[in-house]
Amino acid sequence: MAELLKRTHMCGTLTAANVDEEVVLNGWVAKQRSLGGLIFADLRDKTGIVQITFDDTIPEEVFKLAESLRSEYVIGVKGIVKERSAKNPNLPTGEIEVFAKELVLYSESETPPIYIKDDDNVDDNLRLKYRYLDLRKLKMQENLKFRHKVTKVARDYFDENGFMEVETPILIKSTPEGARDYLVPSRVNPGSFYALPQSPQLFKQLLMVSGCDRYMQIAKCFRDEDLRADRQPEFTQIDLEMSFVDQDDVIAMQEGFLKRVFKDCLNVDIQTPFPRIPYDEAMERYGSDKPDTRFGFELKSLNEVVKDTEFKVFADALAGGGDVRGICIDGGSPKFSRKDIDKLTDRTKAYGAKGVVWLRVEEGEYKSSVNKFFDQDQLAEIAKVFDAKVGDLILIVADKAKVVFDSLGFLRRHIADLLGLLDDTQFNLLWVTEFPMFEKDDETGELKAMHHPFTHPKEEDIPLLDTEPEKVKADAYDIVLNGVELGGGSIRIHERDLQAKMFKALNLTEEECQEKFGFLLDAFKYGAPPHGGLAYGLDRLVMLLCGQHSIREIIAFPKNQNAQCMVCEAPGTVEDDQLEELGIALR
RNA sequence: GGCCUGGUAGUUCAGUUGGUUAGAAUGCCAGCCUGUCACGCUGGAGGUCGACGGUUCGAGCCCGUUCCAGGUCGCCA
Repeated sequence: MAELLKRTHMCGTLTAANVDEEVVLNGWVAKQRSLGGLIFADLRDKTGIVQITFDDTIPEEVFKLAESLRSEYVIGVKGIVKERSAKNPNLPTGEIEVFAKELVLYSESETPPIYIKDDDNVDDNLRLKYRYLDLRKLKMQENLKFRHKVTKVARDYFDENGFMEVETPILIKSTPEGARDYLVPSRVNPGSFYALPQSPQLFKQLLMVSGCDRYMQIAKCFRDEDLRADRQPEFTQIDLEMSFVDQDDVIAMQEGFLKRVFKDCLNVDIQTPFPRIPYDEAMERYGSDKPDTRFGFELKSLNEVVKDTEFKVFADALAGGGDVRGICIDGGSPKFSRKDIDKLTDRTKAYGAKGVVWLRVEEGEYKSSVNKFFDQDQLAEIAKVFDAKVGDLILIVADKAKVVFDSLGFLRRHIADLLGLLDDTQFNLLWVTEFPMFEKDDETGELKAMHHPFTHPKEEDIPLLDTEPEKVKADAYDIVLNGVELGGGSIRIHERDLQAKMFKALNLTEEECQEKFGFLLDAFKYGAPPHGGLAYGLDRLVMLLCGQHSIREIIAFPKNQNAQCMVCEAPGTVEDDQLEELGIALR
């Protein structure tokens, strides 16, 4: 093996203060530029790039070796730091360069299949296959460093506040609720399966029963569902639980944490307390339970204004118990052609909308797609709901409530994006509170828990559990940043009689409850403290702080859209012997 | 499972109405070059146009099937 030159400095850290020092650097050749009698090589490590210079004052064999350098060769260099005659203001180390005296080639590199350059634009699968090359990019190194910083701040902050990190098991019991489980066969117990946890929920509640008082964990979680830009089958939560607290205590603790993260990681001061918006209000105003409040375009109800209309689409929606709502795009009329609006309408079809009615406020006139059904006075009334002025564009959807909210919620954000109103450097944090306890299953029509069945109902709504459960609100809260759900949590039920009521409302028999959650219910027999907590999607948090638009950018080895690891090619087939041992037969 | 977008050189892309030997940039290789930093100059190599089938005198282009990738809806208590 070539002699190892013992490193004295990192490439990106050298400055004019190091001039005349002898340094030893190790790293990868980002670029070699030979001018004949003078050779430059950009040397890269995780801290950055510095220019190495080889001239004719060095031994011929060293110069020859420098001539042979190619991209991604791994080398060691000993040399003297000099102030540059030609400075490069685009490079952090551009004030200086290192005049090489010695050069060691540790390993050569084939021509890499992707460029190691921050602003490249390579096919995602290629990046994932050669992730170890992709991660050489300084931007990716920064992202990983940032992620490390966030988890370190989390551990420090929660440690300072009396939390203890406890590991919970990865091999647990499958429960059919919620997302699909990843299953792991048990060799020792043939025919039985473990599940990988979707979250440490039940175990962290057991820790509260254990008297642990305050728990935190950077926890890997697994869900076997389809992937998205912000969804991976294995992801990481910052998981938290506290005893003897109410909702305000949990929220205050988390606001302190987020304030600290923004300060320590981004040097951004965020104001606390964050706004709190009840779920119903979030839906009414933004058509979403994770509203992006960086821009306006709030939803308004037109039910009152159009209640006597003969326009069939509106009349049918209202007659069916649905809604007519709209948003007003300030100054949007000249920016969206008829064709643009058709395209937007098309996109809303994914959310179930059958159409979008538009209304343009023009000088002395209202133009709309429903001019046949509404006279100018009626259109003026609609415009008045939005305080619309000349140049504004109003978009209206009429359907059942869910479709209206989903469609307008999408349009609102999509149009803001098209208009360039989404500023990655602005951070609007808010709490969505007072979630409904239950939601109706579309297929069965049965009630199911919106959060999970251990969520505490709001104290004043408890009597409604027996009579009108669909009206019960929960002590549940989501933390939302710029339209992304960063995390969520709730106060949990610790009273056995209340838990029984909950299960009854969910139509679960005692046997079913015992089968599914018996160990938790048993634990609650022996003294459970009032408790509550929250879990953050760490990946999403880091993604937003880094200004990225996919969590793949901040996970070292993410899966592709088919949930495959392109690096190790998982999932893969296994030997027949392995299946035999597990007692598993494939169809 | 549905919808949208895409698949052409190592990489990123262009490719007109279906018509000669499929182009550009970059990367790669060779030579020249002492202040470059996206170095420059000269020359060169590099293609199963995702795959299969069809229409046609002729297909990168049209049709069908299929595979792959990304986004998205469903799904994600």
